Amino acid sequence: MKLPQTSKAEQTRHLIVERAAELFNRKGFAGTSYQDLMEATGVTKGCLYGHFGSKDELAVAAFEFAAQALIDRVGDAMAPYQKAGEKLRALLNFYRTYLSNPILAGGCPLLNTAVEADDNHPALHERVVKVLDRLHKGLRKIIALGQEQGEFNVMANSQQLATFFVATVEGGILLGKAYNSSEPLQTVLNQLERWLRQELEVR
Amino acid sequence: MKLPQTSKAEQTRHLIVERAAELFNRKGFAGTSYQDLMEATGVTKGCLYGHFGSKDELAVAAFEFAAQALIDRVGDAMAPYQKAGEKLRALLNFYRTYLSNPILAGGCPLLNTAVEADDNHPALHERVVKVLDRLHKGLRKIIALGQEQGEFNVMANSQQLATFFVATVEGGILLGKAYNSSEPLQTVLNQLERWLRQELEVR
DNA sequence: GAGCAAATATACCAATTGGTTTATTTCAAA
DNA sequence: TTTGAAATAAACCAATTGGTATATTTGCTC
Repeated sequence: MKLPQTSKAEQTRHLIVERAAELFNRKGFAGTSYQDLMEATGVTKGCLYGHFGSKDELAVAAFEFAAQALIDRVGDAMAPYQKAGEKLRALLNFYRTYLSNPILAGGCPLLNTAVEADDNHPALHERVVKVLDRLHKGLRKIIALGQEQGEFNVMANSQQLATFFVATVEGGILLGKAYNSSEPLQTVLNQLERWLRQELEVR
Repeated sequence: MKLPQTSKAEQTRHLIVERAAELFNRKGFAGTSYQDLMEATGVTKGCLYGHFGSKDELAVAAFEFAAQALIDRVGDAMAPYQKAGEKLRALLNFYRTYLSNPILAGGCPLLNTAVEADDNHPALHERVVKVLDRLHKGLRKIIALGQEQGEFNVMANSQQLATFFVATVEGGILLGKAYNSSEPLQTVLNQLERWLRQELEVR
């Protein structure tokens, strides 16, 4: 089985992953059937199994795609800025448009997958934790950077602030999704911003 | 069909709801089969359908049971206290033991059900919103009470603080579940408490 | 552009799904 | 204690599930 590095088959595979990511994100792992996947991709079951050995395998690939998309977009949002405070503000602003401009239909893949995976799907769960870690670590590093550069209060606990950030944002997304409104998320982000400002402010 | 108000059949129905609530909470709606339900309840399919006309109907009853259990326990936690500040602290403490002393196996039914329901299950989604509203309203009322009694800063926005509270707590629960540790939730609750203290403090 | 492997489609499978029908048991009122 | 209805169990159903085996088509390499 030679691997033609970038052609028809690869395109098909990519299309499958893309569409599957959206389906799994909307309907969940258990709620998505191969029938759904065939309809969404326009490809037959044989083709799906040709690319991925099982539903689990496909779900993992789909989640990793979604997670990478999230990470990329977060990165893009912060890239233009140098100072830690600016990066943090850019991140908050990224999430301000999260619901109206979603990365993937069905809400936050991290939130959705975490909820379904942690009791049922070890492979997915492991990936979710990895992505959460990556997000958390990224935040910690930005805060640490700000502290090193004298922009942030060195007394602030970057570890705890990063945890609070992630929890707050995911909770806000949950409420936004539940109420089908961007308002709760805005409310949450505004308060989070004030909290960060106060905790990170050099006194 | 006469309704014997409190006997064998009622007991069976209650058992079914109880066990179903746990199952749905752990495995989700789509992930729970009648086979699972039969095994968990020790009751046959005919009996399950005798009490609930469909899986949807059973899932709604199960969620309402879980939600009521949550509301009851939150109420119990705050009941001993009179002052708003004490009630709020009791609520925070209730959530501090949430993961080690869960209301239902599988995490927070509000979080779990919200995530699965909002794209797929209108009946459940509607109930989730109702419970979120109830929680939110309860918080608002406590804050308003504290303000009326001169305990809290009257400038604080009870609506927004309540939203922040719910989002933060649910996000903390999510992280706790993902990391299989109570630490993230503690970290989140500590910061939430400080935020509330500061916002509600009479200046 | 021929040929063949890789990719995709088709057809099939047993198991399980949510749900129904029918039989049997149980319970509670008389 | 009898009895009839309510509750539960058992047997059954078509449809769908995840997955496989096989046929067909496609597209890359020479």
